[in-house]
Amino acid sequence: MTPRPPRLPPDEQRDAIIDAARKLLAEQGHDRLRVVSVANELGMSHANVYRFFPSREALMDAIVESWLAYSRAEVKEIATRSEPPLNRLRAIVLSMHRNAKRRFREEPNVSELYEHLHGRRAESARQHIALLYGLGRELLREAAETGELAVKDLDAALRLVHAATAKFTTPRLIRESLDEDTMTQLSQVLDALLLAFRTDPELLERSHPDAR
Amino acid sequence: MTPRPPRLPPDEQRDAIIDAARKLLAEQGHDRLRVVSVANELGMSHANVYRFFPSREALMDAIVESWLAYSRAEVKEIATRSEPPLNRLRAIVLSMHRNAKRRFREEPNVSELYEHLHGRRAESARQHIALLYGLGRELLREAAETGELAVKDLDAALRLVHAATAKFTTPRLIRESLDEDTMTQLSQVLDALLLAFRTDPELLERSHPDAR
DNA sequence: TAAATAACAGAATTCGATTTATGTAACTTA
DNA sequence: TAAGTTACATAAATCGAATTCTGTTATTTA
Repeated sequence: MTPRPPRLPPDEQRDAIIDAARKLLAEQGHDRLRVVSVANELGMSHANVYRFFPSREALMDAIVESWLAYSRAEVKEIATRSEPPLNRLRAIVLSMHRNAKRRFREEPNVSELYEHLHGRRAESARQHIALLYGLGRELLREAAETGELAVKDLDAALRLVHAATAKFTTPRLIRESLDEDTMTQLSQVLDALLLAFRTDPELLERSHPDAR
Repeated sequence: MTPRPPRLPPDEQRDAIIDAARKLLAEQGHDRLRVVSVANELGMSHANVYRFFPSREALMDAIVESWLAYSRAEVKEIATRSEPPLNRLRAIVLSMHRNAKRRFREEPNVSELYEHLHGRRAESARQHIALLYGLGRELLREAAETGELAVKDLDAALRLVHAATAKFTTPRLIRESLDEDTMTQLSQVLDALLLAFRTDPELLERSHPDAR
């Protein structure tokens, strides 16, 4: 009998499972990741993993979730700086993109998992996007209060930022443009949008005839 | 023996093959499309199909190619209107998007094939995009000549339009937004970009520090 | 002699049998 | 009695054999 390792408190055990899963993920890719393998890695039965995660999908979601924490921290720091709100909004979008790109380079398998979950609208991805939207809404509100904006419909403005930056936030498109200078492109797209927000009060009023 | 149908001239036969393939494609999807089935449909041997198309891929490319002809015609018509060049540019991008969306609704299987070929950078898709780029370049040049533009680097401007409209030109993203009013969104994105092109001479001069 | 086919090799796909994995529930142990 | 395992049913992935398909070449037909 091998001596059993000391029992860990639940949270640490949960984290240990995530770490083991992350390690296997980095080696094998998400479609090769097996709950059984994660359990073996830790010397436990796979049934025990299910005491911490309701499903394999939930475990994968947790990996991505923990992995996005760093980006979230940076974004929140930017949000609280003492700069004009539109500058912070700009900095946040750029930061998200820079981090996404870095992750694609450094941890391609985790990035592919994120891409996969994003496509399936998993909780981690949904939450990640919701955070951005929330911060964006708040910053636009601040900007509107200080009179920086010519446009009135802040939700429409936010949707427009989202639409125009799809190339820089959609996992697959990020992956395809790793070699381009997308930071400059994104920066210029944001400049154009913010300029229009500041100077064209009619921008969001014109809706196109054949809407569909 | 069934009486053999009268022999067609080469071009018409080529078209007949494309039509038959298109019909099967609509029924079964591109991954189920078999060269043998197309030949059977026309009562010929599959080897004969290869007298007109060097490969299955080339046949699929030809389907998409013929299918894009309508959009191209409309775009070219817009390009020759007697309107300011930037208006025509705007109208062209909108027209492309409207047609793409309509096709996704009306012929989902052909659209999926286009999506597939687009991902593989096939000739039909490459050409389609090249056309847009060419027209865009020409229209920006005209606009620059009549002094409508504040920016100087026309290729950079074009790249920016391409980047900011990715959501409206990437097949998968179009498919995912069939229910949204993307015509209005696209229209507004273009307004913002063109406004910036017209009024901010520095827009394309600022490159972002960490380019990558 | 141009148009078409039959015949073929190698690639890709399908199919059914087998194995492996997921998720649950009953059971064991410290 | 909470932490963990064994045992199990169902779902999913894997594998090898058989089939079908692609693309080429030699042959036939009008």
